[in-house]
Amino acid sequence: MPEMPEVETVRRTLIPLVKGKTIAKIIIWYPKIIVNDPDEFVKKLTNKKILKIDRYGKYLLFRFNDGLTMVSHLRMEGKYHLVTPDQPKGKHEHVEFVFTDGTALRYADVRKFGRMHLVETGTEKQTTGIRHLGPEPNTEEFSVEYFINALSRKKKNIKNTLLDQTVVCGLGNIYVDEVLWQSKIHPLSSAKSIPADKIVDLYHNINHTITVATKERGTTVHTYLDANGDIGGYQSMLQVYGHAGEECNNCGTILEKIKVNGRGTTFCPHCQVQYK
DNA sequence: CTAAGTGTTGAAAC
DNA sequence: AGTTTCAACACTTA
Repeated sequence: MPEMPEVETVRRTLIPLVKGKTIAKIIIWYPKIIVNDPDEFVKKLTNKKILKIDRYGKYLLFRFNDGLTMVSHLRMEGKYHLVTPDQPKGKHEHVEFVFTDGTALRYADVRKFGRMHLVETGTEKQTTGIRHLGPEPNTEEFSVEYFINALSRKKKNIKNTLLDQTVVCGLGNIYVDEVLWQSKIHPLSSAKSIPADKIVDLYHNINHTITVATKERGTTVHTYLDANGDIGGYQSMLQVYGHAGEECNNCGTILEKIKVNGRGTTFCPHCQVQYK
């Protein structure tokens, strides 16, 4: 589900719902969501106040007083929403943070892949997952020189390379298919064989697509919703993802769908050049 | 009944 | 020894 634009939208919609609130009680219905010992997790966060919410890549960072940070990853289908604690527990709700003001934040996740990890603020970049993340799009660290250099060392295909969060973080299956179509690069192209000028195109398309998709509040194609329960807007702008069997908006050729390293991949066999 | 689905990870394989 | 691949995670929907 959520790739960087969706996670950023969740962050923005979550802030007005929970910022400044103090946790009175935590109920964990499905303990595997919690990376820490659940008892310790509850004990440490009880009576703590949410100061702000940051984000790195697809990770949400809930900042609490007393030097605590809760690292939260939604994986495929994780969602946060505000309730009153008397509302009956939904089938797929796994964790509840009850606040002292009488509201509660619930975490729902049909596939139970999401994780919450409580760490000391400042050490979050050493946690599994965040430790090896590459730069985010639209940052100084993600320079075109860096990107050309990084791709030149990769022996795998470009689709898999862009999904590799250690190269650039924040892209997922939807936006990778979109930026490769925009850049006219075949998903099975060898990353290191793509000419530099095409990598520059790809670089700009990554930055631009993340910017526009974030402005549109993300993409809802399966079940993604923000913290208010609202859908995104970028799905209407998708050119290839979910459009297999339809005509390419650039050349009219029928878009094909294949598997690339286990992930469904839609592309135009005419426009998108395969570099070997 | 089978396959596919927005993501990551640890271990196996290269 | 670093890099790449792949099954596994858990559940719903087509």
